[in-house]
Amino acid sequence: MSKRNALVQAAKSLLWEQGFEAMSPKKIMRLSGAGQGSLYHHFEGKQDLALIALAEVDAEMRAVVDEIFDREKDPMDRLHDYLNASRDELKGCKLGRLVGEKTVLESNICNIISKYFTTVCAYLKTALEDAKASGDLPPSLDAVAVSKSLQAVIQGGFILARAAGDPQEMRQAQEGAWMMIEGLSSR
Amino acid sequence: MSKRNALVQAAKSLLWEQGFEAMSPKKIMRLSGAGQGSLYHHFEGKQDLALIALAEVDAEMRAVVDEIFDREKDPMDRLHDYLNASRDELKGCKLGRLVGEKTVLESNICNIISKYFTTVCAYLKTALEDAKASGDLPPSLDAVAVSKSLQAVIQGGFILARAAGDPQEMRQAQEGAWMMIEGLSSR
DNA sequence: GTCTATACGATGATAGAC
DNA sequence: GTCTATCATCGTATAGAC
Repeated sequence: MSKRNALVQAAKSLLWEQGFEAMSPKKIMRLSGAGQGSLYHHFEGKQDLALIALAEVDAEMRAVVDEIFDREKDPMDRLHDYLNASRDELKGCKLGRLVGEKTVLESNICNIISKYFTTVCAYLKTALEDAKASGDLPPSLDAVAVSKSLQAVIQGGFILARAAGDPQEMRQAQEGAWMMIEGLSSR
Repeated sequence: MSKRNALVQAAKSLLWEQGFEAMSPKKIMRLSGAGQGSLYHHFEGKQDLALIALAEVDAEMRAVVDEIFDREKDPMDRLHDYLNASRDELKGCKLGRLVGEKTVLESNICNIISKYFTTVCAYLKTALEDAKASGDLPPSLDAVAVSKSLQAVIQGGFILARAAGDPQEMRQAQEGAWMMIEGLSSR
């Protein structure tokens, strides 16, 4: 593996485990096995490296939701699969985790995150609308508002789980959301 | 105002605006108008000050939820008032915001946060159970799971709002959650 | 491309004068 | 109680050798 790639992989790992501000050049070097020379040869600096690492993370996460929200699938299955997808409860969302940091909000990193959120929300909205069209959910349901709620349940579930140090918190939040959706089902 | 109190107020503000790690002694001193001597005379260090500041924050937030979940109120009103409480969407929850930081999770600060979360969840669960008892919500509803979901919607709503830089994101998430609860209503 | 050496400000804290 | 040195360490980056 090239040093450049080793640096990117180390950055991905550290961004997830510790966040952007805590991802120091020193840690990146230790984890990647590369020296400072390599870091600043291949990248303009810490933020440049983070952007490239997060672009990879973004692509990986998009691949997952593309499959979950496959339009061939039953809309209720899409919603169920999103809510029940396996997640690393105590580590948090690889992207959402970062918006707590001031420096992230002020940088381009924030764009990657908000675009990803927008994509997932659109998928949820479509699934909800398809469910309404097929009679699985009541026509009165506001697909936009509910799509935001469902996405918020997942992001918030990570916070509850981390605060309690207990993955179960996320699972209960997921289940509760699914129960509400199912309860609304007009089937 | 005593220097000691000025330090605590400055810490409360910085913890909310910037988080624990970004709250440096230098910033605390500038904002409070106190010197380094005062800081280390009144407190053992940065973490000690943070704990005392957050104990105050905790008390203030508890006063708010104690009122929202007043058992004299109609259970559905309690749920509605919690979901629609006014919030500083872009700044985040004064406590929940902090669990993204590694140092916070490893410190006693985390206890304050998780205890607060537990309290709110218990209030939500009671409101849901009271609503079931009065026939406002179906008996089959899992009060524990749904209570986690509702709390997660709020915590996640902050994340969506911050990522988008738009308070509206939180409001939509709140509305969506309330619509789901209302939709389940057996009234 | 990769490394080591060096720089400079910020962080978090201590010492000691007033 | 409050202040101003002073300190060791870390974070972030540049320079220049190999």
